[in-house]
Amino acid sequence: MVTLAQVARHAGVSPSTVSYVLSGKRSISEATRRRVEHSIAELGYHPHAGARALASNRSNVIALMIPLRTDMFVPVMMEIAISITTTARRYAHDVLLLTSEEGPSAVKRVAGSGLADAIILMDVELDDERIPLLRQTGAAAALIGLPADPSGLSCVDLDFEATGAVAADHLADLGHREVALIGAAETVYRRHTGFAERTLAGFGRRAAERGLSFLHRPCGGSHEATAGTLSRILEERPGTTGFVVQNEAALPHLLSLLRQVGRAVPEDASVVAICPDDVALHASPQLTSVSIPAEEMGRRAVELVMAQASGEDTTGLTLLAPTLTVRESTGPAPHAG
Amino acid sequence: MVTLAQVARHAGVSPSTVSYVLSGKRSISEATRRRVEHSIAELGYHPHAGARALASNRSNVIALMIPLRTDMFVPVMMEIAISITTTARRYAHDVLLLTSEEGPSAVKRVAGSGLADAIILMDVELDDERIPLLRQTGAAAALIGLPADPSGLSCVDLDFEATGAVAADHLADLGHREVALIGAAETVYRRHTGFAERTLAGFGRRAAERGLSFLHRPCGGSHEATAGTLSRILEERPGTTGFVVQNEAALPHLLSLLRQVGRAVPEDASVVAICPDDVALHASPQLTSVSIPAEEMGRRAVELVMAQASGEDTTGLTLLAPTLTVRESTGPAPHAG
DNA sequence: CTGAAAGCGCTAACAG
DNA sequence: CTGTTAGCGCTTTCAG
Repeated sequence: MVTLAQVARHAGVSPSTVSYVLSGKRSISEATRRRVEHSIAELGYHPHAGARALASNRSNVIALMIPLRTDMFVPVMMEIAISITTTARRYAHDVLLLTSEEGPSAVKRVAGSGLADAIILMDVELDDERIPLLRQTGAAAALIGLPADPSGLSCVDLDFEATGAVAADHLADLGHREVALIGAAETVYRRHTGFAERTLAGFGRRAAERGLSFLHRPCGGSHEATAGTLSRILEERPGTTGFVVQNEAALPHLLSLLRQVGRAVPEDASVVAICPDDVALHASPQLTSVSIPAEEMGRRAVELVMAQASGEDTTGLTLLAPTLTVRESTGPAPHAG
Repeated sequence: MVTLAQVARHAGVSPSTVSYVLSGKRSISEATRRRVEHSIAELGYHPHAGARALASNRSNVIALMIPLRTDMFVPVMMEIAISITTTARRYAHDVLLLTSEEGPSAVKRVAGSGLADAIILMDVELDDERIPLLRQTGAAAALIGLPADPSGLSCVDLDFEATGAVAADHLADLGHREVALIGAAETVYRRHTGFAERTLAGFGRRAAERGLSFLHRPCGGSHEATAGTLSRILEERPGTTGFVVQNEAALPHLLSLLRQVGRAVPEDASVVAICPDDVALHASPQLTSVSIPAEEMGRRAVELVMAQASGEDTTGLTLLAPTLTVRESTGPAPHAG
């Protein structure tokens, strides 16, 4: 193992000088810096992470807690995790992966052992067990998702109200007058509160502003549930031509059901999905959708904890603006027959 | 921060005694141990990871390098990563997540900085850039997947030869006489060598042993490519009733194409997929498949590096036995018309 | 069975 | 602009 002391000897300077060349915490003459950097390269020196953490009281590690239960769409989780890792590297940090299998106590372990300087929680639940521990340890932290009580916490999430509004706008712009929001399953409403309700609120308000008449129906993920939901909507409002769907599982069923009942997409009915781009692209027809900005969520979370490290107060919600991508599943409203 | 010294004072023993209670490296009287453990609990002590790493020269961390390019099926990658993390915890280790974005030099950085005691590489390529560095640093390591030259390395992978054989056996048992292997795309054959060829070898040998006549065709993932492949197979061998498919992307297309040409699955044609269970379960009909044993791959990889840590030589291939799950896509061969 | 004490490699005052 | 040095908290000889 090459040590800093060896580098110092090789370069003919003191250990502290090498340390300062590395950290940039004081000015070094050009000549000295070059000599040191040369020695570092020649010896293949890498600072010992543990020693550094011990002396500086900072580990340069961010802990990332992912849920075991994998009901968030897995590729999205993965994309967030990758985004967090690559962003962390830009701040010279590494990422420690924790699963919730260890339980909420992992928060205490990581905070208490100096393993990580900050914690990012993914897939935060309404009433997340980890949050009290987080508050108690006072660790730097960012949450992806919104808990019931986000006071004093730094949270990142998609702006679901704006998402609902954007979807309503798109359908209104295309001339649709009667629209329906096919929502998440009941179970999702219970656990993950907030996101479904927020979408509905934004959708409802904008639909009203644009003079649309609209319906909202929660929906299970199975074929049967989707069929039931759709037929009830069409019975109640046969003139419905625009659908907003916030339910990945129901999406393929809905598409085949619409075809089955003779409503071609997008000629007779338009569908706006709220889902990851993957899903939208793999459906047929490809879906006009508001995507989940996974990359940005991960990046923002890292930026939040890094800002905290430099003393900033980042408390509050970071709500990301939705972007709607027009694909093949939406088109002008059919002329009233 | 609670330190070991504070625990020692609180318990009325020396620091070394506390250390030995923690490590179990020498015998401690029952009374002392109890006092120390009580103090630890009461003070909420957690050993400082960096200090421990510095003093012991072991970080208790395993580095996991995942590919950025995400052509392995993402949920499988995720499942492996989770399996690695939970298994690591059983050995009191944590997992550091590295993406290949940093490049192969991440191997050097991690090995050189004492950040991790061992490295697990996922989605290893035939001629992986990281492998020379791994050999050079001599770090403890395990690979998931097989490189071209695995000599001196510890590798874990599904036994694809046995996989091919199992698939052939299943079709033979059901009375099929003419079968076809629809393989991966050409590009996959190039990069990921080994796995496709190994499947083919196993399939071909067993098919021959069982007296089946068989065909092998690589296949792109698009609808068009799949259609072309299928029609050429049926032209050349109209009597083909059994298909083995090692190509996730082609799977849905193949199923709808078979329906289209009037071959009902499983009445007229049987399909065995080689794919993650997810994919098999979401197809309709649900697919008889040989699954990718993600959980076991992750677990084995951790076990390999932990064994290396205790001085064992684990060099060699760990090939996991395939398991075939019968679902709805295979059935008895139709009687010859 | 238990203590005392010497570092592990680095950072950050404190000096100059 | 550079050097000296006292720890950071833990492990592990060496003594007893």
